[in-house]
Amino acid sequence: MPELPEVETVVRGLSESLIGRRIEGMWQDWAPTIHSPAPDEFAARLAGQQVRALGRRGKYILIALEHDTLVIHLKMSGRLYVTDADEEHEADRWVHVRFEMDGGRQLRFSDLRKFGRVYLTDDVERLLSHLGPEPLSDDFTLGRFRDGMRGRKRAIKSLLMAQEFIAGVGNIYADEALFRAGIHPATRVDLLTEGDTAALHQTIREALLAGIKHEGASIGWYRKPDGDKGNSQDHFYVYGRTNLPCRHCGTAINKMRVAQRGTHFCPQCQPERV
DNA sequence: CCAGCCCCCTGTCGGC
DNA sequence: TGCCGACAGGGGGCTG
Repeated sequence: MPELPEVETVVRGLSESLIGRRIEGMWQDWAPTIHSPAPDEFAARLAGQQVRALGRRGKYILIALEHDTLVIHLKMSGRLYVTDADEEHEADRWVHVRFEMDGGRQLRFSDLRKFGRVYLTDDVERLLSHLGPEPLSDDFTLGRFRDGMRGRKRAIKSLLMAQEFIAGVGNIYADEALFRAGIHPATRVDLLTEGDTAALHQTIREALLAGIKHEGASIGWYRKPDGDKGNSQDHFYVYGRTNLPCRHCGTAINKMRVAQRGTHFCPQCQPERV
């Protein structure tokens, strides 16, 4: 599921119900989900800490506690929601971690494919030091974007999805940003013009902001914490629109593989470069 | 440096 | 209808 817009939507949806709550304990039934520290230490350190704030870095959810930060990555199929302790939920079948809170409330982490991970750390900066700039912050300057591309020869789409280059862009919003900039996804980075680079720097942010505005894309399992679907998918130009007419020129959208990922583009609006 | 392939999992969908 | 492979929004790791 979740790229930056979906993660941002989850953070916004959880904030009100979590801030000020005290975590009393945790339960898990799939140890690999607990990345670090080991489950026993994780539970012991977590217990008693109050939630101070919620945030996001790239695709990571940050739940700031009194002494640590609870960090959650949803990977492909993770979902988070808050319920009463005895309340049933449609996604409970795949719940692998429950955080028990005061007031009889629970934060549940449901994850069908079990790729998601939780971390507890007192040094978030170090844990996430591998991430590139936040594309919606002032750190993401055109200069830094251009510098990161210098000397590279890989396909631009694969670079957009590299988290050490830009944090938060995944398969969907890479395709959408490239369409908006009129750049073929397989274009080698060293063939991009100054104009391409400037356009892409802009359209990455536009595509992500559109995703946030529409509260994320519900294609498969993704739901907002309140259980509702996001609507971002209804506004895609290319992702998931194979053989449908391009919204700009009417040409059928094509699908190909770039960096082992399904990649959607308009052959007319995003011509191949040589 | 990078393409290509493997892995981690479970569910769904299309073709035969 | 049933089976089987391909594929799915992520990311880590290995080889050549």
